[in-house]
Amino acid sequence: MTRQELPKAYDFKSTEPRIYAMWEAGGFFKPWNDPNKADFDPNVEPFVICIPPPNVTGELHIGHPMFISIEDLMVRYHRMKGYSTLWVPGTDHAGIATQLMVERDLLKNEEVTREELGREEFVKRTWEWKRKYGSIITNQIRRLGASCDWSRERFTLDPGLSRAVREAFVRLYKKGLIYRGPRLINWSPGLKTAVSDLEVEYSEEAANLYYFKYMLAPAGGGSLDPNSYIPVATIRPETILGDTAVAVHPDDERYKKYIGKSVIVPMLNREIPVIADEYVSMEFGTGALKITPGHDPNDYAIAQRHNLPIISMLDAEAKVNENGGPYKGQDRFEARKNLWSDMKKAGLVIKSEPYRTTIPRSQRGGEIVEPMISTQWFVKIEPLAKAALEAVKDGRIKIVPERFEKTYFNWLENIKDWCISRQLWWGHRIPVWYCPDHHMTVGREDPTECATCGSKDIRQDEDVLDTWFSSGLWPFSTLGWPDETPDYKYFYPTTYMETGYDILFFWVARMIMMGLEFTGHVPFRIVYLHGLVRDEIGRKISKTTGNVIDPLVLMDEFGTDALRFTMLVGSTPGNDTNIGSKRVESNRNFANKLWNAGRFVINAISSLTPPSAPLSQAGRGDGGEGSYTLADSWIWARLQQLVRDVERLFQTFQYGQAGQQIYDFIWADFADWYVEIAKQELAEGGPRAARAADTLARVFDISLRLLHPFTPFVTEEIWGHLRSALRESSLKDIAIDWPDALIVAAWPEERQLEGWEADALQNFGKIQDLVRSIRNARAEKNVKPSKKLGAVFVDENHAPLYRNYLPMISTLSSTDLEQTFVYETEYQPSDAVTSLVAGSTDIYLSGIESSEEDKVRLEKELTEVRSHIERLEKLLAGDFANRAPVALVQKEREKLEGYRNTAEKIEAQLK
RNA sequence: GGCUUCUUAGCUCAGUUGGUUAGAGCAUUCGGUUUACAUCCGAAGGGUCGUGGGUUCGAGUCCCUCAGAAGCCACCA
Repeated sequence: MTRQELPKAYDFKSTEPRIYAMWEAGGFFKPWNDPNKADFDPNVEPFVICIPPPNVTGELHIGHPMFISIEDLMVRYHRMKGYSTLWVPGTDHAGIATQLMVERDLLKNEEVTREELGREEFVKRTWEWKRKYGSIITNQIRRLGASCDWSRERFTLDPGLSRAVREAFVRLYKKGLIYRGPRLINWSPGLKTAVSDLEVEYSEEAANLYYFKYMLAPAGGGSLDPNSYIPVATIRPETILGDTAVAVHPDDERYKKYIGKSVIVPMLNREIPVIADEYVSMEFGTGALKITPGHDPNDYAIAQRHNLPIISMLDAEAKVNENGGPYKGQDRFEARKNLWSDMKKAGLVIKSEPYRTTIPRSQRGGEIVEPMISTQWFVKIEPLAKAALEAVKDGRIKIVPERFEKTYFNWLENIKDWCISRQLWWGHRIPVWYCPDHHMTVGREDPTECATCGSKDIRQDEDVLDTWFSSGLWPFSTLGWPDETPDYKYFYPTTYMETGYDILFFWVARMIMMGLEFTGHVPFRIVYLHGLVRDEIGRKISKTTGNVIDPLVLMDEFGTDALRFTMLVGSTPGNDTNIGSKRVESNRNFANKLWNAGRFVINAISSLTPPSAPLSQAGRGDGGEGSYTLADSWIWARLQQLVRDVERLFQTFQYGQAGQQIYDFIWADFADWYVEIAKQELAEGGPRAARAADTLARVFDISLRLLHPFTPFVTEEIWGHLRSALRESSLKDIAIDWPDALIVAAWPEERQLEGWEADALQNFGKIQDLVRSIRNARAEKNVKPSKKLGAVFVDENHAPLYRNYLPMISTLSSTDLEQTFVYETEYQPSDAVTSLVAGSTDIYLSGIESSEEDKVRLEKELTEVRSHIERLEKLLAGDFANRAPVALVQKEREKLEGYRNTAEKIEAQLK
């Protein structure tokens, strides 16, 4: 393609799909060292990430671009560094979420419930749904540019992964770490399933605290004494139906006399004991606590201590069951209302008052979760947690940012057993079979008879496993475990785990526990946690707030690269990020800037005539024909500096900073300074043009490599054009060993700056000061751009100093300073009226009038300079001179000297 | 109740072994259609780095106090 064909604006819409298809077809997403192939080298170090699997029925939301951008950056960086890189993609069956979605869909389209459909048919339909919609999310992830190896895509319900789940369950069971039994669990009445502690969210809400009387049961069958009662307060009056005791503090003088006696449950007229337990707070409420062991965790604990009976008074839908007497069949809230009004009629009510309390709600449906006694499967978690704790404590796993290690420890140290059974149909069915005699058969293969009694009449457990049980195996189940596959042997343990801090407990901790338990290895070395994406003003993104940001819309409007760059830059690990379209837009502009810089470079290369003399390597310029200018040396040195900085920042996971620095380099240094200077050189033609084009090409190439992990599409596209242009030009040697695509091009190597590079940085800095001063003066003086100014450099005695700047200027180039920024350099004392002081630079401009404003400005400047002098004098007189590093002290001394000179000059001018 | 994070320019945020005059994007003002880019270029204004202390030659950065915001975990009915 020639340069004329490159459009003025970067067309991401047509470019992105084409580039992605090229990468995929080229096999660049696959590890180059494949353990399944003959030429495999086991000594090559792999770099492996497993994707946090999105829900198979999900669609792209703003959280996806965040983790895809970071992970793709990590993967692309390591791929370019030469690692055999594997990013395993896949999706999660997401039990509850998917089942709900399919149920809703069935109800809407066919007006049929899952119960009406039956389990087998429902699961069949869900698979159909998965086949139909499961590729939406993976295609959207492709659109984000994710360089995953799609040939290794996995789904948590795949046969292989299901086998892993079965293996894991059986091992834990045989080890005695899985048990089944009735326990108080969190029950979601709408979903009609148990959920784990983690799936319950607590929110502070307005409620009522109801005060009522527990009448004392008359001894020996006498009649009730209306003055003998224990006042009790509760938020959930309906639980009265399940009360089995009233507890008071043993030292409570008010109620001591009742301990051991009985009280009467309102409306049910059951007698229950009054017990003493130190758990009860004398200060709170009435100081007496009703005990509902069947529906409250604390009451349950007290009941266990006192051997109290446990009554369940709610059914699976949270309606009152047969234990609720007259309230049977009523919904829990209905029963609450009715019970209260009945008690009012019976004269048992004291009062009710508004009260704020924390309400447990289901993470999924949002409904109020009910603690209930239910027979469920649990993982005895302590031994696993202990190992997982150790792995982070001894550094086998490092969490970034480090502060989350504390959170992790805290959670694992206080962990409770994990309820893993769910009363759902979509998921891994629990691999346990029961015979009529209730013997359990647990096996890797589906059994045909009871292992204990041989009965052929066996039935599999109805429940499925918590989704997170299978996700916990993800880093190794995706690689073939429990089989010792080549992939598993080579790629496991994986390298990084990158995900949001919100699933540290749900997922990361469980992967660590299960990884250690089943494979004997940590599943990954580094856990990198990113923050949550919020809206422009920091609010949580939710449908109810109406602030949903659709990444697809942003990508349509500004391109994938712009969105990715926005995600990566300006965010720090573990901290939430606010995203608005403004930032994405400005990054779209950056992509376009890059594109146009590319067009300029390609143009420069293509219009080059062969040079008369060969070029030397980039290096210090001596001003001669075939060598490099100060500007060439400077941009090259700046680039080396950038490579070093980026490397350091990548090593310390500061991707945002790295991106920012690359951005600044490309826009401010390369485009705004170097390209402008190069224009002059290119216009000269001959060796100068060749030299400039050579620098443009080399610097731009390395810039693209550095930027590629951030904005893969646009960099790949331009780089391809650059390579073609170079290969057709007299500079073809530059691109001689470039590979077929930027995605597999070598990462720039960092090195120490050489002496000439440090000099170039310093000298060019002086030029920049100079030029900025001139621009500044022009702007302040409102000098028309067409008007040429004379510039003269003088010392304090107005002796021309131009000569002193000559070497610098001539190595910058013979043309750029004079032609681009200043037009004449003759000394014309009569015109030389404005002094510009910029650091150590003193120049006079001719052709503009001096004014009162100049005087004011100079005075202001003098005040500033004097304050610096004062500060530095004080500093150098103090302990600083003795204690601070010598180089630093020296630097400050030079600075002071500079300020003193400047002050003198300004003073002279003001006279 | 325990733990954590945040508070820097009008807005959104960077600022990682403590070391020049604290930066960016957006917004604002002024000036520019110089043939890579108006999705651009040049310039300017704008900050007691939440408060008060401490450590240090030196603090936006480290320690403590307080105030405000957010989050996680555990929760007294």
